[in-house]
Amino acid sequence: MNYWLMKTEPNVYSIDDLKSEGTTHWEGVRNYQARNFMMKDMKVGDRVLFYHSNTKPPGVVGLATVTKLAYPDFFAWDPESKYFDPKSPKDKPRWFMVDVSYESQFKGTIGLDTLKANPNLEDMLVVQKGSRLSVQPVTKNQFNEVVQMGESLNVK
DNA sequence: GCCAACGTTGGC
DNA sequence: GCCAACGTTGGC
Repeated sequence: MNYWLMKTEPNVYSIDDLKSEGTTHWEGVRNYQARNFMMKDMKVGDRVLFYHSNTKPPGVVGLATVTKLAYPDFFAWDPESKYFDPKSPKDKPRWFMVDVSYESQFKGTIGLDTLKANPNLEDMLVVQKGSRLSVQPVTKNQFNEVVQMGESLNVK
């Protein structure tokens, strides 16, 4: 099983949206590195740290699970969609997405500053300077560490 | 809203 | 294939 961190802007799609919806397509990834992680390494059952970016404070807000293997991102075929990309035709799709399902929500946000302050997470991609990948791998240890931090939030 | 960091595009 | 110009991400 693999572990991931997936970024989303909460004003576009938040953990609350996922909570009420249950499962969503993870559409709109338009970065090859992120796409390749989804296509090559993501498996059903993989665990996901759900991360809110471009908000105050940015950070991990809950957990999710991968529930469908990568398949073509059909939003790229819809001229009305903001994810429309004519370079990703139906017969030769360039962009892919997975399905992600709600697992749990923390009582608060584990802020990026809190992640950075934890020496156990110093190698985590998201705390590195200039890390813009919207889909990134995390190690099992990093994942468990963040889950623990989330649980300690719940106790407070 | 700014801007640094990073990715992509396209002319040559 | 280089690299300047441009676009995007995302913390601050």
